[in-house]
Amino acid sequence: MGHRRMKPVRAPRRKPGSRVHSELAAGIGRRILDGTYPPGSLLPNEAEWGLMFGASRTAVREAIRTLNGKGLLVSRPKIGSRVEPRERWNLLDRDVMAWHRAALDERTFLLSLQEIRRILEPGAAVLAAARRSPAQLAALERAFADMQSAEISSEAMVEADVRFHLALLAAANNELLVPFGIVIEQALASMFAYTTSHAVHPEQLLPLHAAVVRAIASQSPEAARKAVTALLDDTDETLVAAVEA
Amino acid sequence: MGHRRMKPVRAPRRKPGSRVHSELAAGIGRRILDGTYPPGSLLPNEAEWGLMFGASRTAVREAIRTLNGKGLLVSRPKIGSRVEPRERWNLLDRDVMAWHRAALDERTFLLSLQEIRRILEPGAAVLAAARRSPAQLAALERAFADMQSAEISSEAMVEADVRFHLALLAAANNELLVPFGIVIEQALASMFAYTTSHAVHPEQLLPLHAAVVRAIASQSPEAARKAVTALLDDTDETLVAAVEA
DNA sequence: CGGGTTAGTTTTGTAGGATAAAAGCCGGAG
DNA sequence: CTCCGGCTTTTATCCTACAAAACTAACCCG
Repeated sequence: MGHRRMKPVRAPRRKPGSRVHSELAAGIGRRILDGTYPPGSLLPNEAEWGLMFGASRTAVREAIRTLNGKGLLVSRPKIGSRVEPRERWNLLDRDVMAWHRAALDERTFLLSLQEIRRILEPGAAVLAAARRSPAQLAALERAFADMQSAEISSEAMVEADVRFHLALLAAANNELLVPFGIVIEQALASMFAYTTSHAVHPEQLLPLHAAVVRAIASQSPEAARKAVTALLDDTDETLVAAVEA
Repeated sequence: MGHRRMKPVRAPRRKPGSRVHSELAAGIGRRILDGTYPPGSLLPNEAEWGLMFGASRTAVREAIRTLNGKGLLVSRPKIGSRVEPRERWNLLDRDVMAWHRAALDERTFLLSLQEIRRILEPGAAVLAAARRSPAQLAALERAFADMQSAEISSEAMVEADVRFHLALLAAANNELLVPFGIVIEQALASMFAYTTSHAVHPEQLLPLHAAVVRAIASQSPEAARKAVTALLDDTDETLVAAVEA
């Protein structure tokens, strides 16, 4: 048969973040996250934003609607848009977290993140060992295999590593664990690009992951907990070294 | 003293959820969460939604912008709005979670939630015992005092209880733990309204909380972990009983 | 003089229309 | 058969107008 033509792949396809309302949402969002407009304060009105960004009121309104949905603002007629108290912000939202990190100390953030992993992942491993389905185990093994075949500290390695940890959380069969994990691993992925080349014991990465796979495969909760903890200890070392550098 | 007239208190002040675009966002959001429009499927276009809900295209667009920000959709010219794969949904978002729960089995959800607490809170207690500031301890004690003075299974009790657990997480001094906790406790609060009257050991509620306060006050990480675990064991009992009923 | 009501004003909310830009579709030229 | 250009659908942006909310202040009336 003829080699049916692949998709054109004229891949420029700039991401949907380049839209005017997205720019506005990001611009306003960042100003809130960095404290330019603190909680309780009143934002410029829609017309003023329009002038500032050279955009129409419609675009401004759509941006504000986005921020509204993320819990950063509430708007009321005649009052305007007021910044919500911090505890109502959806800090776990992808965009909000990105704006937050842009305005924040990187090291503190990463250490906080790793601390959460140390709490969450061993517990998830225990559940996963007890409850993983064969398909979930297969997904974990697949991620591990991809790590084995990827070059050290390549992008493919980071991707497979993230997928590995997500597969672990998914195997715990807890509906809420996966969303939590997505938040964490996504944030970690963006920083691995930074620290992946600084691994203290790069040769131990695969054996440590292999131990996790074995424990989950043999359905041994305690072994799984220990294997994941060892893995996190190693990541800790790398992180601490990277942060101090 | 003259009873100075209180604020007019014409308190109807219906929440901002009653706006047209919010109704639309909820209507469309629910249809996505309940599977009417599964991931990958194409939604009706903006004009059609407008007809369905009797709203203008402007309102529809603002609703879609909200859902866009929550990761449920992506929109492209000429294509329309396509439902994103589930792993991109912000399931930890207040609204998304509400729409989700409306379409979901309540029991599974609550058990998942409690399982997460069992993983997260003991770890947080350890950190809190080691790092809590005097002010954070004071906040914890205040919440506990409010629990003591509240009537059993009253609304005030639930509120103080939630505040207690959030104070505990805040005392861990981890930036990310608080957002996680807010998600969890908020969801729990809405269900406590259901189960608060079914407490198996209502008389143990205060002593169990008191033990946590003591451990955090004396900065004993292991004692804190044990106290929180005991507290969660008790909640488990109540939950299991409520679910089976 | 006091108190409540009403008119006015500002800002968001909703509506509706007009263009622009994206991207798939199809037909025609070579 | 391939590539290119025009057609078409749908979102993206802009604009204008009016409605509704909520604060301000003036005003009426006892």
